[in-house]
Amino acid sequence: MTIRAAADGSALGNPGPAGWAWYVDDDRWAAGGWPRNTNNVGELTAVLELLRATADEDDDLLILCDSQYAIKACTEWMAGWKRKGWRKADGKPVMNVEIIKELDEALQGRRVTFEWVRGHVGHVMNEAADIRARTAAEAYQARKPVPSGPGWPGKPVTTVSAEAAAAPVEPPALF
Amino acid sequence: MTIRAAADGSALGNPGPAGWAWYVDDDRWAAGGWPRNTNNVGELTAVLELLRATADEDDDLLILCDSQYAIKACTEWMAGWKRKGWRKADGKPVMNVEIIKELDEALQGRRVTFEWVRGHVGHVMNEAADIRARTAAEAYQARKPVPSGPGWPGKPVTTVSAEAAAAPVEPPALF
RNA sequence: AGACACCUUGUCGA
DNA sequence: TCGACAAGGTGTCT
Repeated sequence: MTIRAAADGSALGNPGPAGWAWYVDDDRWAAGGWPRNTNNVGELTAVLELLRATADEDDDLLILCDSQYAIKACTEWMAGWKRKGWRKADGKPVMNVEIIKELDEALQGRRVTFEWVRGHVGHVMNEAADIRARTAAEAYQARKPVPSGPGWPGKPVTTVSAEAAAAPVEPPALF
Repeated sequence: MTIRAAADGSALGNPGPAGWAWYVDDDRWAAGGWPRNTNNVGELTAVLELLRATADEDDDLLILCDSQYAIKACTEWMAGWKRKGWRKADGKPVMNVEIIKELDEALQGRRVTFEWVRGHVGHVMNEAADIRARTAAEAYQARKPVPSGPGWPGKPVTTVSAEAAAAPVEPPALF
């Protein structure tokens, strides 16, 4: 079997309140975010969290993603960056290098395929991830609890989301 | 009086459909291009066409330009290239040497100053030249008539632009 | 190795 | 319509 999952990020104002999400089905998804971050960190983190959530599975993993930046970072550019000391073509340092190194590690030994899906064309799974990432960003913007999702069966939710979920919930207004 | 003018070039895809433009004010500007050329030929040609358009004027000429290549070709490198038989520092032939020789000739006896302006910072005259050069390149890409501009008062428009303007215009579809 | 310019692609938004 | 976040490349010179 192949696990088919969508990953997406969101950043209101970019940079601004930001979110990430991965989605397999309504029973298997996760989301999180930050008070302020970039769209691309959201995109990378969505992929990274998906890889970690499925790290114990034996199945192949197909990642649907609308960010060529995230896809090519993992599939095309990573090798060259490592070889050249995490420098890009113009000699300047690669951005978001910490997350990218974690992605490199998380990809080791995995059978992962990326499929680019164009954004905003009504792709069902991409939209499911998109709305959850945006909802997370909006929750951070409003300083409200973040719907972090069920996660993967038998796996604890991620650190970031767990912290957010553990945050005290605003009590309902009495009357 | 000093004539203050901006010169700029554009090349879609570089090399690709390309344009040049110079701009003094909305009543004095010109543009042209080619189906395929380089960004640097566009930059050089913009300066050359400006020099030719203003060749009969007695005023000083201040050329605003964002290309250090074009500026230094005219002000720093030209003398050494001539002396060494149009060879670069590495001994190889200077590129675009025909245009550069025409620039050398057009600069003889002129009081010309170049001022470098950084691109994309909202400099008004640079942007006016930039948009006209890009519009010319886009016209060549779309095989549509090129807006060649009014030119300099009393001066015929340049050869390239005149040819483009003389090209048969697509007649409106008669339904 | 450096500089300037020209772009190409995708996303995130206002 | 506009900008930010990210990457890739070519055109040219010193």
